[in-house]
Amino acid sequence: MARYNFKENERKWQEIWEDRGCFQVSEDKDRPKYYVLEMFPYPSGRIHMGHVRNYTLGDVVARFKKAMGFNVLHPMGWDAFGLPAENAAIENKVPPAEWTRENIATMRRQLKTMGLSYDWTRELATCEPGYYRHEQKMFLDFLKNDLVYRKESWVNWDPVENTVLANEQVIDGRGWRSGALVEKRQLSQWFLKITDYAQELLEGIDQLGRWPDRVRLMQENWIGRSEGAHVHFTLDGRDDKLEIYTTRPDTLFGASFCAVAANHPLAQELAAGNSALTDFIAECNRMGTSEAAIETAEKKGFDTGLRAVHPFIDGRTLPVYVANFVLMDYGSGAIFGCPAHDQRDLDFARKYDLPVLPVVAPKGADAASVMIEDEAFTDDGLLINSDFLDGLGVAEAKSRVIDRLEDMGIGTRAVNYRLRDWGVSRQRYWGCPIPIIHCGDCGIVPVPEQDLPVELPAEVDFSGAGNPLDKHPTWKHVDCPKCGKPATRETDTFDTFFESSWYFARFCAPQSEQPLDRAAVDYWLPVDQYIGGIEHAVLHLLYSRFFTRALKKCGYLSVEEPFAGLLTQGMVCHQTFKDADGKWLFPSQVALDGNDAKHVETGAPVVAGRSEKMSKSKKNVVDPEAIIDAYGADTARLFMLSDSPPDRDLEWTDAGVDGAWRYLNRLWRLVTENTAPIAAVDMAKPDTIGSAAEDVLKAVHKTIDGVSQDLEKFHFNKAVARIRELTNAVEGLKETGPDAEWVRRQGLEALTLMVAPMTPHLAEALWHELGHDGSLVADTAWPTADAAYLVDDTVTVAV
RNA sequence: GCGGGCGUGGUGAAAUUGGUAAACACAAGGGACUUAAAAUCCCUCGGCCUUUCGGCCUUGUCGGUUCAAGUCCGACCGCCCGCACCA
Repeated sequence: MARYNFKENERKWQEIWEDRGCFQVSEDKDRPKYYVLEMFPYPSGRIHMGHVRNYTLGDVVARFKKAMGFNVLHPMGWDAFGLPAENAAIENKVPPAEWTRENIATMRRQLKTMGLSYDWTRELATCEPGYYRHEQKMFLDFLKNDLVYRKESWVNWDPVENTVLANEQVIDGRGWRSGALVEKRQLSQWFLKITDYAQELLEGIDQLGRWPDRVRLMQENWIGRSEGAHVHFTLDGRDDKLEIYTTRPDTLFGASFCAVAANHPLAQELAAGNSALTDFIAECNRMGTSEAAIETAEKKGFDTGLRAVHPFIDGRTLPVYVANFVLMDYGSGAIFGCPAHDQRDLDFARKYDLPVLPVVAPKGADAASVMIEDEAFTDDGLLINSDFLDGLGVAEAKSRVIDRLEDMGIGTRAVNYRLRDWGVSRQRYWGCPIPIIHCGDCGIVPVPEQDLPVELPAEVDFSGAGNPLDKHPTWKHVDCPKCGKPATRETDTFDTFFESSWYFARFCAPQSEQPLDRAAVDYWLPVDQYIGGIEHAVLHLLYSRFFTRALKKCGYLSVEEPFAGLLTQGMVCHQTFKDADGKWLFPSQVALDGNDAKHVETGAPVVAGRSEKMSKSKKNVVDPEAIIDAYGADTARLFMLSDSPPDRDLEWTDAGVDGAWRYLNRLWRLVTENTAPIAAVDMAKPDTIGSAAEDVLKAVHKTIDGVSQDLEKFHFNKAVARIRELTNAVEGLKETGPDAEWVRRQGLEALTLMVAPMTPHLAEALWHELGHDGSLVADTAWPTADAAYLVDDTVTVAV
């Protein structure tokens, strides 16, 4: 029985696409553009199934849109800076650049076997000076446009590795690699003013109609807008005031203390002559930031002895504490505590025996009977014990009290955001050098544009701790561009999220001498459809949204939102296996027989565990290259699309792969075994069509209609199901005669064109078998459904 | 704690705005072909009752709205995800 030769065909059609430059594009004002982009990979070494899923999804969209007549930009590149390259350098003594470039070569070769419709002429790697020099220029522009500043800030410091760690790299209060307890340290860092755009970024979310609600909500929460008031408390016996931030100014009459953060200037000042307070502040700074540490940490405070004067109650003063639960970088780093209506304040008040006065009563409750025990009352209610606020609801009381504070000149309405400015300095070698020179006389001096790029030195020493750039014998020593005296380069590099914040724009004109080619970005941006993992829901996707606005401010482009549509794909999962000693086993080491799992070689019993995201550590991985080798790219692609919707997790099973492979062969046989009698490409439509054939013809057009809609909505699994149904229908058409043959041909051509976005190599082979010698499916328009065949003769009505 | 999502056969799933639940597959069982196997093809495949015809039940649980509920509303149970001392 004829089998589809995937090896020969996949190679053949990939070469033809490449030779003809099928997927190379340029700006074309006469055609609608469509920019589809998958999140570019970090070149870790080899592609994994997550990549296969991501790029398959993108390729289906790209090929479908191309067939629909769009001018499709579909590029690929490499997010090439990052920590693993440095680890490899330390472990294997390979320079990061070399390691990275080798990985890129391997992964490019692997990706090319997938038959993806990329315009490879646009490929870029962020670790190349040709890319990051533009990033350095952008940073200088950000500096000019007041989007960057340098400040001392508290960072996660790993004392063993001598470097800053990102929050994500701190796991349960310890360095993710060294396991050392992470300390808080103050360090001079570069920051991008993302908070300037907090409101814009928040409002922009509403425009992102083609983003998943989940991601929009996560960004909204991350930005974390809150409305409240700043209140200035007079400090008894001092001239300065204590500014606090509150979202509950309505509860001011229930205030029983004030508290400031350990790093609040007031605390620092008072600690100068007070060793007990100094010790307390140190203790606060040592406190872990992990979830567990925060959950179990007791609310602790240190009475400074200062007393704050209550703004409304004559003669009432409030003790001012330094407290471990007050954060310096939110609001003003100081609060007033109203124990009756805030749980933390209540815990604190119970510990230090402070008054608990209820000022909000549940609606309908008798004011005199309101008692606070262990739980603060935080719901809406009516104000009590609050002078001019008594009887008001919470919302109205807030407004009324702020009006009064403003009249008195001691408070203002205020909006606060949880979002912090983006610290971009990293004490790392394998990143983009920050183009700054530190001069003893001139201070901070930007590297002049004509001196860009500041290139990373190739020869570096990775032995010992700390940043190799800092230890390099010559690299950092330069003359000050301003005064000419000996000075030093900034040895920090950018956070690697910097590169991924603008690569989508660089793809529009990757060879341009300018960072961005204005005509190209104006034509292609925004990205019409972006596809990637949900893990970037906040960081990368928020940074990119900010970056785009910053680039607009600097005159580089005119859009504000980089990604008009977003599809977040689910994870690729696989069952896990362990041997009797509890060691993880690769699926390829396990033989399954029903529910019985055994080791392939030893026959020893194997414990089958739950299905989880494929990960190297649990060994539940299947190598894409092995699958492509054994079944071909089309099989892998079809399987990825068949059973699960793209945003849901996908369970990788051998049986499912077999099923996809069987389908390809079925379609191959259906076409090749039918081509002889229906080979004429220009066969004319017969005048009469028998009823069996007509049913199939209707199915053809209904399928075209349904699949088109499914692909438009990314319901790939449904599209596959429809295509299989039509395959069954065409296969079931046993009639002969010109009408049946004509309909059969309609069916086979439609099937060929409709499977093309999913299994493009097979589609080209089928197209060729059907007699289309001169044309490629890749250049052929999507079939159109004839409305005449979409209506049923009978309609079923349920009563 | 706060916010969000999900729950349908043995499995992945489908069911357009409320309108024949389980399409399309996977797995399983049976059969055909074969010396045998692979491949392929055919049949069965949510549960209960029934020889057949057919009947009754079934979308986590309980209740509600409706001529009609997997879908809408309320409560509960379970699982998953995000954020978290944010004043």
